[in-house]
Amino acid sequence: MREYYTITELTREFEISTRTLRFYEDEGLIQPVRRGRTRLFRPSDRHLVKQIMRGKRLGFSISEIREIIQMYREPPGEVGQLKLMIKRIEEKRGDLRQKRRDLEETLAELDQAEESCVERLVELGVNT
Amino acid sequence: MREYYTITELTREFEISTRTLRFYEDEGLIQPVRRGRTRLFRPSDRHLVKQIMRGKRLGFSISEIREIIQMYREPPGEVGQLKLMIKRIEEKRGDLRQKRRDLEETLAELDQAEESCVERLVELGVNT
DNA sequence: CATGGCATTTACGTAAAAGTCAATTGCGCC
DNA sequence: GGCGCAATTGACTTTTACGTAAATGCCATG
Repeated sequence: MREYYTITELTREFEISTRTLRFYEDEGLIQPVRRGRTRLFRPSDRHLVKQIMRGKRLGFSISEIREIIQMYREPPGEVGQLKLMIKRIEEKRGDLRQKRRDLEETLAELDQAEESCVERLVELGVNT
Repeated sequence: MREYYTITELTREFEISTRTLRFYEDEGLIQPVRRGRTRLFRPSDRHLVKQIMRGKRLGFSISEIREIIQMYREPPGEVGQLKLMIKRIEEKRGDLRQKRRDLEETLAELDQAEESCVERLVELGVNT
């Protein structure tokens, strides 16, 4: 496991710009350490970026991603906070389960669409 | 099955604004018929809206949704077009499978996070 | 027939999530 | 110590997906 990654290493790995990484820092999603003014990304920062990209692909907004990231952190010490956290996690899971249903339905419809196309090709006498 | 739906019926059903439905029409996603100037939404239009909302929840942009919707339509008659269509469908399915992986990973991490919270509650002697 | 309630069009506004550009600044190296 | 390159900051711009306001049409109801 590497000690640190530079900003450009991460931009290459995740195919995003430096602007984007700095934007995520401004938004409080990541807090790379500094040597002088230069950002140094630890493995944990890199992992956060991975989680952010996942969230993006799933259509979550920055603030939703921020919420999710907070859920991955150490559980709070106070009972009320803990219960609230659990409630929030449950809500997000509800979100995700809805997305899963949407996903399966869409995949099923695309399967159907593809089959229609293939059938049509067969009708036209094309060797598949 | 109803003949027609009014715009407000659909806004209530899908919890979106009239502005949004008109916007989708401008974008060519739906083409409700007219009585005078008033839009009448057929069951097929309603189904399209349902598919649009699904796409939105999955984080697809309007133009991606437009592409997906075109895939649901009648397969084209020409062989080249058909093959192209099949290729595009395959690409979208790749997208969706990636999203599914992202989804499962996120769900797994949320499960973990919730368990940590529950454990913490037990440590604190709270009856769950 | 005027009032209320939807509906429509046109036009401008806006928030989120970056992209782009310019002007530095620091660092490794010869 | 000068060069070149990567990194930084800050300001401005852009795109997407609608929101909002203003002016007006259409029609049923009292």
